[in-house]
Amino acid sequence: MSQLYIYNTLSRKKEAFEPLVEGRVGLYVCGPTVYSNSHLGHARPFITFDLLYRYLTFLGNKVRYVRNITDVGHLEDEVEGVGEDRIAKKARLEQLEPMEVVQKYMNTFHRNMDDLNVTPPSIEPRASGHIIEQIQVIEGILKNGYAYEANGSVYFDVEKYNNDYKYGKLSGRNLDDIKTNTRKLDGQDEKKNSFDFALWKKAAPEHIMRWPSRWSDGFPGWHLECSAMSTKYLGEQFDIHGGGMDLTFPHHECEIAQNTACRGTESVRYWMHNNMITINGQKMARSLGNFITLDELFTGTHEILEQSYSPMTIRFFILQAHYRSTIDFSNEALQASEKGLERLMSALKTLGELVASEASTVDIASLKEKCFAALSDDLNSPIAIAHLFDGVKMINSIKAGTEKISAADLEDLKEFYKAVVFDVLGLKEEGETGSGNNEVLGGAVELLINLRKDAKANKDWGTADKIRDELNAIGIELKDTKDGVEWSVK
RNA sequence: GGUUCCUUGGCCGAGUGGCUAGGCAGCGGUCUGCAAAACCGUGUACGGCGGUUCGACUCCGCCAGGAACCUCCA
Repeated sequence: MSQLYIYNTLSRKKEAFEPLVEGRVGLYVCGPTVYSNSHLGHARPFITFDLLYRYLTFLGNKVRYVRNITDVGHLEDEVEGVGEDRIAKKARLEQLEPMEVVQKYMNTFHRNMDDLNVTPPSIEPRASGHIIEQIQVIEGILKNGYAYEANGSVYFDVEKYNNDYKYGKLSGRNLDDIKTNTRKLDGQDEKKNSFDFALWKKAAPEHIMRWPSRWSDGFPGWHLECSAMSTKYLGEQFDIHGGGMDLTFPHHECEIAQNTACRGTESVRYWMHNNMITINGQKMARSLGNFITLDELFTGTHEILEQSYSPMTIRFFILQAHYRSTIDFSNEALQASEKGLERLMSALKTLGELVASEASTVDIASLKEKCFAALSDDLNSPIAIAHLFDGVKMINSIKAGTEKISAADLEDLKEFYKAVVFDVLGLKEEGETGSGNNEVLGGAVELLINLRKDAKANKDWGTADKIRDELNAIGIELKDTKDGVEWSVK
């Protein structure tokens, strides 16, 4: 199998991927902040890194995949003193316990991920369950002199850190630029510099989520959880850290700074970032209010949706673009994906029915090689899918008799499609098919097909068409092929 | 304002210094009672202006338009 190359944000280049320990990969991905329903934009990183997880596994690696749940410490507004914990704010609005809010949206998130056939991570740690670990990181940073306490809060001393290490290496900034471009905000008197970030925040009296510490009753800064939890579960150095591009700065930059300030070494070897999903050319974001939730997509209940889109259509839509490119949402694009996916899936069914010949006129080895080469080239799923469609044409041609395939090649092709479509791309069958498990429905449809057959034999086209059209109206599609009638539930 | 990036045919979306991306839609044909599906064939392209080069959609510069980050964000 070809060598895997991945684009490393740190070097801004594609690099050959070599895990720290051969055959084992440590992968950390920033998970959701569970304070409202997940939208289409959120689906992208989890599908992207699910593809990575699946492909690494397929290549024979044992992958420990850690994806956190942010359930504390994530400020609504960075304006200090005014900032309010997102979870706590939502809790007040909905009159729920903070952990009730967390549970509610975490459940929805898990259901959505399950619908999208996203593999659950090996470990899904929650920030609120790792306060002690986070405090330990703060102690380490304080001990090394890269943080200071002010008024019960602890801040990271970016300037001091930058003198010894380089702050901004991931996002390609330098501190001088940040200095001249950072807005001056009120209520930051505690900080030495406006670009310093909180490691521990003293909680205001009305703040519900709070933990004791030697500095104050308070809560940890947002950037800290990923540092603490990735170290705990993957070690002081690990292979891949992923997340959305919008997290590059400041979140991931701060994570690097925290780890380096605490231990003197960096922890992540490959940083990977997926691009955004846009709508009308603009990033889909909760704060911009231009989002469509996954549940709305699945049910078609958002006003700009012309129809509902199944989870696999969404997954396929996302996989049809490279993860580092933006994808623009539109009904037209989603409909194209839906049809394309249908074509791919029906070819898979056809593949199962192919009959082998003496020798092949098709080149399976080359198809496989090109497809895996694409996946190994920084997860180029759109190219891999393009090759899969070349294979669809091949499969249909074999069925039509214009191409032939040997028994050995046929087995090879079946195995290949199963591996790539189901195991690596993570697509799955949706809906019933004629050969499905609903025997009652199947029997009824067979009965109607036979009635229609009789009508056709009598050249009673009116009855024949009526059966076909009315079945179609209730969602059952008939196709007359030369081998007989095929039917499927749409 | 700073940093980074993008601009591909009707739509989505890859990629490359010279060789068909792919999907959806369209068109012509085969098949069919009709339709659908399938098969065969087929058109349309690289924002603008310069430069480098034997040759640029691909490299460089300028311009125009757009985006992301710089504050929470997947």
